[in-house]
Amino acid sequence: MKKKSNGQYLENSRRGEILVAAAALFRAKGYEASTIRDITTAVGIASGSTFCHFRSKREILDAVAIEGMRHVLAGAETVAGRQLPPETCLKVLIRQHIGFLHDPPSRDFVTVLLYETRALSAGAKKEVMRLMALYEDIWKACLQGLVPVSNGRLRGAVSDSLLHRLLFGALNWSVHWYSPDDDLPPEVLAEALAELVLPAMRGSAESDVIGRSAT
Amino acid sequence: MKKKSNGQYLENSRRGEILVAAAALFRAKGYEASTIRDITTAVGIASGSTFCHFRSKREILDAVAIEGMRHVLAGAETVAGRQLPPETCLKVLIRQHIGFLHDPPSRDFVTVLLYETRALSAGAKKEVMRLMALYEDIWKACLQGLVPVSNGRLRGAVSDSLLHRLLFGALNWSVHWYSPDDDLPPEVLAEALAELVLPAMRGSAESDVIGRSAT
DNA sequence: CCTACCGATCGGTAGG
DNA sequence: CCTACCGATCGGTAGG
Repeated sequence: MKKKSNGQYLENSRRGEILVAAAALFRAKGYEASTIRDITTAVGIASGSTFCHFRSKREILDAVAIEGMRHVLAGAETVAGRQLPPETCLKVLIRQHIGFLHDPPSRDFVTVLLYETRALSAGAKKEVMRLMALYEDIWKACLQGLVPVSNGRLRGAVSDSLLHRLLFGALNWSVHWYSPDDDLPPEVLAEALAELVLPAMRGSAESDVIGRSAT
Repeated sequence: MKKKSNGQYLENSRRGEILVAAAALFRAKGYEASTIRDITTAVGIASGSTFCHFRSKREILDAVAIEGMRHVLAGAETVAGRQLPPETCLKVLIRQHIGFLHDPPSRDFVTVLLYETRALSAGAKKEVMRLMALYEDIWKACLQGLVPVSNGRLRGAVSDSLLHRLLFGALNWSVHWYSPDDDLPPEVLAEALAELVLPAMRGSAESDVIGRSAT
């Protein structure tokens, strides 16, 4: 409950206010191009006051990314707990992911965590990757449910792992073009993406499995 | 001919050497985090010498992005000129795009142009967008050919414009996970992506068209 | 194309 | 949490 309503409980603390302002700036201008002074001006405090709450600028980025990823994972775990039929599950996960990417305040946190991973500290990167792997597991479980017989193999050529990556890319790229206000509604975008994927897995899995890298 | 062999003719001039080194650094560390001194150290000249060839750091980024986008467009125009049947055309475009993203030296230029658009000057951004629209036109022509009757509408719900965006995202996101050396071969990745898309458009277009934003 | 250098701005600190 | 400040580094320039 605390983790889900990200923006609200964050804004109750000064630390949270800084995170919210930083996430918005990092999303708009990028981490490197955003300065401590940008952030503190947005919050309304002196620049030096930042370091009562964070040891460095990087630590703010780390917190934004981890907080964002926790929010995403919590949402997906809720969906997984509902035990939906696979097709519905996929549509709901897609719809939810679009919301994470485009609805404030999560979009600031999620866009930053997706596009500023490079700048994270080693520790934070590891933690974000760990949470992201759990998120991916939920998607893969759902995708595997679409073709029950498939143990990791989907229609013809595409493994569930590869399919997840392609879907993830199609979704995450939408931050570069999609605007919920004057574009098609999120539900419709989600539906379109599901319609693209589902027909591809209704055939029988005849050929060899492609895309399962030896791990 | 001059434009196609990007890396080679670029490296014949000092200006070209700077562009190649800058593209590699911008890709690895990001534009903001890369310094003039990083670039000139890589080239082997003094930092001030940069400004014999470029008026500013931003102008280097502009040149990298425009050069990269010209290369991409030239490649796609060659494919379009071959008048391939639609399915083959799609597969070739996908395969070629993967090459742009992952084969040196174009990958440095292309990754930068995709992920540092924000930092471009207004003029360069406009030019890159213009070229990108031409690139998109080639894809859309190919996609429309897949369902000849479809005038802009594909299977069920997805417009060719939306489908292009989703495909583009699935491809471009691969820079975050794909490694041509120890992952599946590029041909196989291209094949998998084509197999994902093609089944979705073999059905008849029965329902309304979704994703055609009013322009 | 180099040497020598500058003004601005950055992340971060000391002391209260 | 603020004031006052610092050392480092940045993009860029002057003069040759």
